[in-house]
Amino acid sequence: MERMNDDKPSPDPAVTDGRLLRGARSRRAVTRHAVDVASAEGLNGLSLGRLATDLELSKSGIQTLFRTKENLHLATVDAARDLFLDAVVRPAQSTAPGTARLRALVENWIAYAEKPLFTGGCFWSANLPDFDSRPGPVRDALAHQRRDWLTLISTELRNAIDAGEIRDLDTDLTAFQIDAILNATNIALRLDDKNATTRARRAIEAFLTRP
Amino acid sequence: MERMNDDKPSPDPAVTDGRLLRGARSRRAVTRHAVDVASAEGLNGLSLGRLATDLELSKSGIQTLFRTKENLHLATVDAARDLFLDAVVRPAQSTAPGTARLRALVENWIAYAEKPLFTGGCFWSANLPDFDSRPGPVRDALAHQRRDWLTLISTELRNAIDAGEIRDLDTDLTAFQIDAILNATNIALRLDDKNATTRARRAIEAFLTRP
DNA sequence: AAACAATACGAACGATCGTACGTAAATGCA
DNA sequence: TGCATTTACGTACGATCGTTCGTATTGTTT
Repeated sequence: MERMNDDKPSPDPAVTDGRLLRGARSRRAVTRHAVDVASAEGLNGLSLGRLATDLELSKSGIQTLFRTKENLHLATVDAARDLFLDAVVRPAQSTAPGTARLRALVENWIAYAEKPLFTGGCFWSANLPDFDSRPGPVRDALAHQRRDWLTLISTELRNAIDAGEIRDLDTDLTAFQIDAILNATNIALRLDDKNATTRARRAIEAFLTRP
Repeated sequence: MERMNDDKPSPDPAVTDGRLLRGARSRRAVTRHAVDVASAEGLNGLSLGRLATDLELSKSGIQTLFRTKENLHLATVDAARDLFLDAVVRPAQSTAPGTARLRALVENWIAYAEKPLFTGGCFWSANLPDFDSRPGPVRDALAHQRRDWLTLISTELRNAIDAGEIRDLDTDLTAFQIDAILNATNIALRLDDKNATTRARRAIEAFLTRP
């Protein structure tokens, strides 16, 4: 049986239009490299010319794709979030809620900062300190992503409490502390601190085991 | 009675030579402002021209004082440490070792990040993420200062343990956690998080009270 | 007194930045 | 088949960057 309103084929132009597809592909290639650069040298270390020479494109070609530098920043921030979700968050969603999922998140995060997914380590540890004093849409986007991350941890902590896996603690406060430990671990890793990961595991594990 | 070897009047030229005194004064004025700029926009946000217009000096005049940009960075890093020691560490040295001094350090630090002493908040929270992936003397200096700060906290924790004020905990691990909380609090303050300071106090106080 | 040292300025350099504009090629739509 | 849209490139503009050089001023030393 056909759909009732088949007068609405409405094929999404973003999926069918070859021009838009090509543009999206190009943008993805640029932002993927931009995330690497920004994780190491900050979003301000990005420049159209720098990206152009790195990717062997023309400076004005890149400018056509993003029009302005702030748009490039925002696109890079979005790309970082997507990659982070793929590498850290989504793989953990297959585990059980509560401490199991929290441990998966932490392990994925440590791997994400240690391997690292981005050449300069954690994208937010590198760029939030840069933009937290700089009002504008970039700061807003980074702050929003941070908020989402903290909420994610807080929610899993609540799941763990409800399941009786851990003691009844302040989920927001603990999420804040776990995030603080992870960020500090990222810096320690960048400074070649050998004990960084084991220290992070020990500190966080203290929250995930009953007293 | 006179000193044995009074053939060594050796007046320090840096104290008596008017030219060097003038230079030191000028350098201090520049670095004081440079710390403010760097705390808000990072050391890379510094530029000779920017500092010159801000302080109504000539660009080449500033360059005469520091010769190279890296020297300016290093001088700024040194100035930040001096101001931090005066504002946070030294006032706490008059309190008793152990938890009392730790609480004084934390309170001074919170005030330092909240008021703030530097317009952009904590200098190291802003610049360590920028330079941790960038080998060179600036990174080394920042890393060394971070190490000193962690050692300071760790030492006071040991004093508190020896005095029986707190339980026997891993001082390095706890110092790492306290520092992590403070850095995260600095970001939260920059993002206008109202609960930042009380949350920091609660989290840290958990380490300073017996279980 | 003359010789030297340190600070300060002005001018100029090559380089890179973000952006604007014109043009060409490819693609979709009428 | 025309016409609009999107991507891509080349060029050029004004601004700012770090650095070099020459010069004047002030202070110290001999």
